[in-house]
Amino acid sequence: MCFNFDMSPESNSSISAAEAAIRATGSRVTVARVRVLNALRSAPKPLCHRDLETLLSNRRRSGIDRVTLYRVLDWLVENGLSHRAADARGVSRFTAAQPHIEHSRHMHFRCTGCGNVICLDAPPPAPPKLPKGFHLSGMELDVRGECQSCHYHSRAAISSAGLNA
Amino acid sequence: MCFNFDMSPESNSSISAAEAAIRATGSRVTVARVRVLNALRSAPKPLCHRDLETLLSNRRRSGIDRVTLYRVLDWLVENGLSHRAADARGVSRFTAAQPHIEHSRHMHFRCTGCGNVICLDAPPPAPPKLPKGFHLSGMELDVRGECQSCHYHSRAAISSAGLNA
DNA sequence: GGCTTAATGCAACTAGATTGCATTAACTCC
DNA sequence: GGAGTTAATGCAATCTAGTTGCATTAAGCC
Repeated sequence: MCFNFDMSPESNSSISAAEAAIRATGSRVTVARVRVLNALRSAPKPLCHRDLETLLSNRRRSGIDRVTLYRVLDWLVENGLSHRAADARGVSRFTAAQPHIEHSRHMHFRCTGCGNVICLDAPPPAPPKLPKGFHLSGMELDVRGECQSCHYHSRAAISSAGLNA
Repeated sequence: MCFNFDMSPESNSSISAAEAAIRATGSRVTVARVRVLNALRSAPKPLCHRDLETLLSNRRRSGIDRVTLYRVLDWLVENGLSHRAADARGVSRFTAAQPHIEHSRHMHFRCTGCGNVICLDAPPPAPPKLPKGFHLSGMELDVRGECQSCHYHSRAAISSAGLNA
């Protein structure tokens, strides 16, 4: 289960920007790549595969095949157009690699109640010192807990259960 | 695929220590719980579900059911006898919550080559500042890359491929 | 417009993890 | 020590994320 959010339909301007970015890689510009990259660029938060599947099968448009979506996401990451981060449950979340929405430069908080992912105003921790000969390829910090609303509701549930007991 | 390591058979002294720890929770002391906790306490590194399944089905002893293992691990974590950490691939790794092997007090490095998990001599990063009303429940840092031996081998492979090309 | 082949869509599959339910075995009481 | 209660277990089925193989489609080139 991933989080949901309302999103305006893909706008033409960002579609063409996404198209240009894809064309710049030298690979083929396909409907699937453009739509996925556009969705990532329009999203206010990192999206998981499921989010994108739901998002892109919305409304009258025909959806993108699950496997194609996986492959497009892999391709975007490989070509530097997207970043991938896995949360503690191991689900990959993707963000567009745009300078103005640079999700890799700050941390994310995942609410265990509603599943929402919130951008934190803090840089990721410095990489630790590794033993000699070891090479760092990546680092992911998963910060989780309850957001304001979920914490409020779970506290309310606990106190009402306490009254009934 | 998880890493492998040789481990001596469960010793009687640690079995009874594990048993006491389980009894102290007030819940039932079962063979499965004792064996799993003992395996975690004897392990030099965090173990994944698969490691434990292999480990506990070894030799003449009858194995523990996959589902039971999942439930026992959940129970151990719930009761503070074990810690859970998921790597970037989403596989949960478990460690015994013992003062002398306190894996939650330092970070782990996961080799993407051989899958080994190595304890790093560094404390986990300080928790980030959260927005008002948010509550932190947990934090996991996944540090990955190549260990000395895998880095050596992958470099050797690259350079030999380069010579043949 | 035709050709080439990268990209797609479909079906099948794998691994980690979960759920439902009947059975087993810890623990309690006598 | 034996019977009763019910938590814990074992089994089958299921779910979710992700992958692989292969035939078909369509992007880009001539």
